[in-house]
Amino acid sequence: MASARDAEEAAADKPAGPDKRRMILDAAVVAFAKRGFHACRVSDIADEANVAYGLVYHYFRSKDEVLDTLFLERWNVLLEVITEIDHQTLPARDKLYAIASFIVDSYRHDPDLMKVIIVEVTRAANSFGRTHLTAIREAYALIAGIVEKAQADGSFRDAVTPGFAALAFYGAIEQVLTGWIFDMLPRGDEEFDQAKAFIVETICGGLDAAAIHGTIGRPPEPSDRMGR
Amino acid sequence: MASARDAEEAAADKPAGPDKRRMILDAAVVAFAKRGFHACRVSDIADEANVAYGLVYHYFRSKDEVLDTLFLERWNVLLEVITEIDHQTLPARDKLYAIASFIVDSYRHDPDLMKVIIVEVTRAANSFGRTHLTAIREAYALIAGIVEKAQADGSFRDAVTPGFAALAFYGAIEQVLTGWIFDMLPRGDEEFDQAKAFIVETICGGLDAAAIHGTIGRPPEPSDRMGR
Amino acid sequence: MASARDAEEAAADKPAGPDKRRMILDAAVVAFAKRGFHACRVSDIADEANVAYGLVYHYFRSKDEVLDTLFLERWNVLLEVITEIDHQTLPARDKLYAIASFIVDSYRHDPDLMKVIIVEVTRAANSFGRTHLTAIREAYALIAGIVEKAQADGSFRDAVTPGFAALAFYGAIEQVLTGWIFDMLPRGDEEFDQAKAFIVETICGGLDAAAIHGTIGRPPEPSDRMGR
Amino acid sequence: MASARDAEEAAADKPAGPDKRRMILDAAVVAFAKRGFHACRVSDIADEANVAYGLVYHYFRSKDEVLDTLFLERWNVLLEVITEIDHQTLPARDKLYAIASFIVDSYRHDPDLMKVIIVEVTRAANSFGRTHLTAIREAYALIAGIVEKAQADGSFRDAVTPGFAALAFYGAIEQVLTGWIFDMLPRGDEEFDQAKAFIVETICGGLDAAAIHGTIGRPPEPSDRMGR
DNA sequence: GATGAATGAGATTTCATTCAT
DNA sequence: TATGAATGAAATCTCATTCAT
Repeated sequence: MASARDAEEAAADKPAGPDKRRMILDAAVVAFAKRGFHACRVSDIADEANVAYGLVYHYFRSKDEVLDTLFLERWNVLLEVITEIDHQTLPARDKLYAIASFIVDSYRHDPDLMKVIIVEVTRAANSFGRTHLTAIREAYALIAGIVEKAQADGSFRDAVTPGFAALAFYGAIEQVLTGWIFDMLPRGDEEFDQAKAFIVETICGGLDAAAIHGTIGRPPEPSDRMGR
Repeated sequence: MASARDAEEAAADKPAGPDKRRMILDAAVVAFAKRGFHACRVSDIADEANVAYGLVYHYFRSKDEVLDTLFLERWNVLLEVITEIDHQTLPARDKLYAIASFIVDSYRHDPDLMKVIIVEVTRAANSFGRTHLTAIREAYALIAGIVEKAQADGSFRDAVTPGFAALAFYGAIEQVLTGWIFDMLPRGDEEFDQAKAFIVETICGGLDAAAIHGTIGRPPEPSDRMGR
Repeated sequence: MASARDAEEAAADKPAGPDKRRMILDAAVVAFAKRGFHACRVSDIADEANVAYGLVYHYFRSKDEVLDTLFLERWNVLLEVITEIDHQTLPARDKLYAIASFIVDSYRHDPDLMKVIIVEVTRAANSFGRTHLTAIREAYALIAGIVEKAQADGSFRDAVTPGFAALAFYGAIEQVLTGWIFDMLPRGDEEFDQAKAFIVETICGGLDAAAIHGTIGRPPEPSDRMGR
Repeated sequence: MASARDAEEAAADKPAGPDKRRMILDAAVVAFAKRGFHACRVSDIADEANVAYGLVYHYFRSKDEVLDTLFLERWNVLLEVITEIDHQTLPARDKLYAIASFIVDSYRHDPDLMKVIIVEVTRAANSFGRTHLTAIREAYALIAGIVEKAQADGSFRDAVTPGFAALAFYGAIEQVLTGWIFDMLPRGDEEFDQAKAFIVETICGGLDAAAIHGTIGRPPEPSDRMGR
C-alpha cells in the first residue's frame, strides 16, 4: 500500500533521505520488468538504482532474495486487501469485483511491478513460484472462502466447488493482465474499468443466455488429445 | 494426435527403426518436465534419450529449437482440433466443453508434455512464449470466434466481448492445469472429468444464482492498490 | 612412479597423443608451484596447459579436485614405496634411510610437484590437508610400524613411542624440504645426499655424544610461555 | 609473555579501560583459529571482538597486518626466550628441553594462538610465512647456535651440521604441535610433558640402540621417486 | 575514536555451442 | 549419422578496503 513506506520510516525515525535499500528494490522492479528476471544481471539492478554493484549484496543475500522480497512485500498487501474486502458486508459479487478492481488498479498504478509479480513469480511456478506456492494458494483460499459463503447463503449456485470458482476467477484476471503485459489487449482507463466488469460478469453472470441453469451436458468425446 | 507420427514416417518412407530425432524430442519432454527448461542442460536431454551429446545439435540448431519444435508440433494439433470442433454443428457450450475436454485429456494422456507446453511456453510469455505469442493468440481467436457466433445467434449473451470470454475460458483451463501440475489440485479420472464440466459450467453458467442477469454493479473503490 | 603413465596408456590402448587431462594436471603443478594454490586462478592452469578455460572443468569438477587428484596420485605412490621398503629385510635404520632417500629424490626429480604436495597439502592441514589427513596419517603409521618392529627386535631403543619417532622423522624431512623450497637451504646433488644421511643420523644416532643413553633430565621451568 | 601488556600500558600511561586494539587482536586469534586466516572475514574479527567493522581498519592497515602483528608480537617473545635460555649455563640438551618446553607450554596456555602462528604463518611459508621467513630463520639460527657450541665443547657429536640439527629439532616440535592441532595426537598435561621429553630424547638420544655411533650406511637405492 | 554503509575488482563455475574425427 | 572433447563468454557472489558521518 501507498503508506507502507512512510510508516516504516516513521517507526525507524529516519529522515526521508535516500533509502538505498528501497532504491534497489524499486530499481529491481524496473530492471526485472525490462529484461525478465533471468536475463537481468545484478549489475543491471545496480545500474538502474545508481548504486554500486556490491550494495545489492549488502542488502540482499542474493538476486533471488530481491525478487522474493519484492513479491512478498506486495503479495501480502493483496492478501490483506482480500481479507479486508471479505470482512465488509457486501454481496459476494461485489467482493469479487472489489478484488478484481484492486488487482487491475494495481496494474494501472505500477505496470512494471505487476508484470514482475505475475510473469516472474505467479506464472513461473516452476522456478520462483514454487517458493511462493503457499502464499499464492492463500489468495485462492481467501477467494474460495468468499464463494463458499455465498453458496451457503444461497446467493451463489453450488454448481461448482468454491475452489474451482476461485481458480477460474483468478485465472481470468491473470490472463487479462497477461494480455496487457504482452500487448495482446489494448490498455487504457476505459479498458481497465471495462475489464473489471467483464471479469466479474463472465465468472458470475456466465456466458449462457439461458436464464435457467440446466444440468451439465456431456457432448460426444472430441477427437483424441494433444499428446503423441 | 496419435496418428501424426505414422503420417510423418510414411511420408519419409523410412523404416520404423529408432528415429533418433523423435527420441530426442521425447526425451526433451521428460527432461524439461523434470528440471524445467532453464535448469535442463542439453546433456540432460541427450542422457535421457541415450544418444550422444552432439547429436542433439545434429537435429536441432539449438536448445531453444527443441522446445520450439516440441511446442509447435503440439500446439498446431490444438489449433486444428479447435477448428474441427468449431466446424461441427454443436451448441457453443458443447464446443467449449469439447475444447476443455481435449486439453484436459491431453494432460491426462501425457502430463509431462502438457507441463512443458503450459509451464515453459504458454505461461512463460516473457521468455519463450514471446516467440509463440502469435500461435497462442490464434487459439484465443478461434475460441473468441465460437463465442462471437453464439452471441450472434443469441445462444450466448453479449455482456462481455468475445475476446474477453475467450481469455477467461482459456485462463480457467490453464489455471486448472497449473493446479494439477504443481500438486495444488487432486488428480484422477474423476477429477479430470469433473474439471471439464466445472470449467464450462463456471464460464457459461456463471456463479450467480439469480436467473435474470442484471447490470453490472460498481461497488465503492476498495483500499488503494498493490503498488507503492 | 615413472612408469605409471605408460601403464595407463597401454591399458587403455590409446595412442600416445596429447593427453589433455594429463597436460592439465602437469600444468597445474607448475602453476600451483609458481603462485600457490590460492593465488593461482583456473585460467593460469589453462594457460599453462595451453588449453581452453572450460576444459579444466571438463576433466575436473573444481579447482580443488585438481589438487586432490595431484596429491593422491603421488601420495599413494609414497605409501606404496614405504610399504615395499618395509617388506624388505633391512635394518630399520636402512629402511628409514630408504624412505628419506625416496622423498628427497622425489624433490630432486620434480621440485615443483613436491612443493605443491608439501606446501599446499601436507603443511596446509587447515585447508586442504584436512581432506587428506587420513592419507597423511597412513604414512605416519607405516613409519611408526617400522620403528615399532625395530624396538621389538631390540635394534631401536624404546625411549620414545613409535608414533613420536615417526612424527619426528617425518617432521625433519618436511622441514628440510621446506628449507629447500623457500631457499633457506642450499640445493644440489651433494646437499640432497647429505640431507638423507643427516636426517637419519639425527633421528637414529641422536645428537648426544654420550654413548650411554641416560634418563631424561628435567631442567627448571623456563620463563613462562608465548601466550599472553 | 604475561607482562608484555602491562608494560605497554604503563608506557602509554593509559587507564586500564577496554583496549580496543587489544580486543581486536585477541579476537583475531580466536577468529583465525576457528576458520583459518583465508576463510576468516574481517567482519568475523569485528564480530568476535564486539567492535564495529571499520574499527579494525582504524587500528590496522589491513587484514594481513593483523596477522603480522599477532605473529611478530609472539614470535619475538620466542626469540627472546631462546636467547635467554641460551645465555644460561646449562647443558645443550637442557637448553633444547627448555625451548621445547616453552613452546609446548605456550600451546597448552593458548592453543588458538599457537594454532594461528603455526598453521597460518610458520607452516604457510608460501603465503604468509614468506614475509616472516627472516624471523623464522632467526629461531633456527639461535637453535643452531646452541648446537654449534655444544659440538665445539664436545657435548654434542658433530655428525650433522648445526643447521640440520636445528631444522630437525624444530621440525619435530612443529609436527607434534600440528598433531595436537588437528586431533591426530591426544592432548593433556601428561601428554604435553611427555612430548617435551620425547622430542629431546629423539633428537638428542637418537633411536638407535647401538651405543657406538657408526658411520652412515648407504642402503641400495629404493624404487624410484614420487614424481612422474 | 567509532560506526557501518558503500565500493568494485576478481574468481569460480556453468553450459550452450562448435568442431574434428 | 554419430560422438564427445574442446571452447570461452557470461554471471553470480565474496569480501577487503574506503569513506562519510
